[in-house]
Amino acid sequence: MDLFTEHGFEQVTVAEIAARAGLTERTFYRHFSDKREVLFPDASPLYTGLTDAVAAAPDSASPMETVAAVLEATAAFFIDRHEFSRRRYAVITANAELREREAVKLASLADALAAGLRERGVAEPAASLAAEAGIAVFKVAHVQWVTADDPEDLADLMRAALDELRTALNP
Amino acid sequence: MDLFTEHGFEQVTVAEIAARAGLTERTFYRHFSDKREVLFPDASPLYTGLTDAVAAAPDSASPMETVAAVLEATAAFFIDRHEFSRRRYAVITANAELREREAVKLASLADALAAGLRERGVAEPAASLAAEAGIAVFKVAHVQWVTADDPEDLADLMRAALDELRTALNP
DNA sequence: TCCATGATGTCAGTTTCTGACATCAAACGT
DNA sequence: ACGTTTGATGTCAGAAACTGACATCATGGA
Repeated sequence: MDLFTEHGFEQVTVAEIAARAGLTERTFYRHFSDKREVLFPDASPLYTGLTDAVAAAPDSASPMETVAAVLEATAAFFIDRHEFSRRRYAVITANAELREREAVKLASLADALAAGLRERGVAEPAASLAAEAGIAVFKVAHVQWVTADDPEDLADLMRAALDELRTALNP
Repeated sequence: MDLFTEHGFEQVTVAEIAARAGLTERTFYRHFSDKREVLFPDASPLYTGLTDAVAAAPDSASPMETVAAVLEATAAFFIDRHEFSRRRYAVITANAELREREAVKLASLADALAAGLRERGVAEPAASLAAEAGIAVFKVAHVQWVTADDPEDLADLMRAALDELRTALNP
């Protein structure tokens, strides 16, 4: 992260990253599938948290209520990482390859969410749409969270964004 | 496209693509910024179509009504390209790098849409949320369109998806 | 007819990423 | 305690993606 903040992502070679970590380039590739991936630390806790939250929602919950519950759980995941998220966001937005990677990560999060909803009996395309809407809310709130001078509560931002989306679609 | 359908995207080298086109590898890179880009032909008409549609919406139109109008215009853009879209979709979904590229393209479409809405006086985060919702609808409808055995009308699929999203958010 | 311009070719080099094999240390069974 | 197994790391060679610098060539205008 230090190397990237100082020189920018493209200017840093994998050999340099490895050297800074006291490792070999080859070893770097044993830990990360490619150079970009080093900025997307293991997301499996996020996925399991998401999947659990979908499953934990009461049977009576509508698709969007389920999504709202998932967003709450997701916000908790980020609570201790505000400073890290800020730096990471700065590096990522400054580089096209990284924005690409970020976009797929969010897309596969949406896929996982849609799969969870289908598991609950939500039919397509309702499941995908609810999931995409949820991720849209997440994206917007997350940007606000990392760019705001005064760090607000991520969960609050998500709730507000979800409300805003609701009224936009049914004025 | 022939090369990709037969051998898969990864197995085809840029040298092979260039040779098939009767060109040099270096010349390939003068036409496309990278190997993936060859599957994302010049999207500027799509962007200008989108921007025009946003601007053309009546002042009285709400953000989501504007988005709906944009989706109609976008559908028209794809009307003659069903077969091409099918092949392209098959190649892209089969490869991670290409799914990445597809994801950013859609994200930047969302950005353009949000910018257009802001131009109309829609505030943030409403503009981004409406734009993301619109792109979500597009994604879902587009998948249905290219995977359905019997090619339905893309505009119809989008309208249906938008309705579905509406009811999901306000049951 | 000459020349300016834009597109293409040639070539060398950097960087990312991968496969194959070697090495080393900690953990394990006896 | 000792040989072995296993997992992590190192070494090396090489393919493929990309880039910069310069040469060539065709086309159209002065």
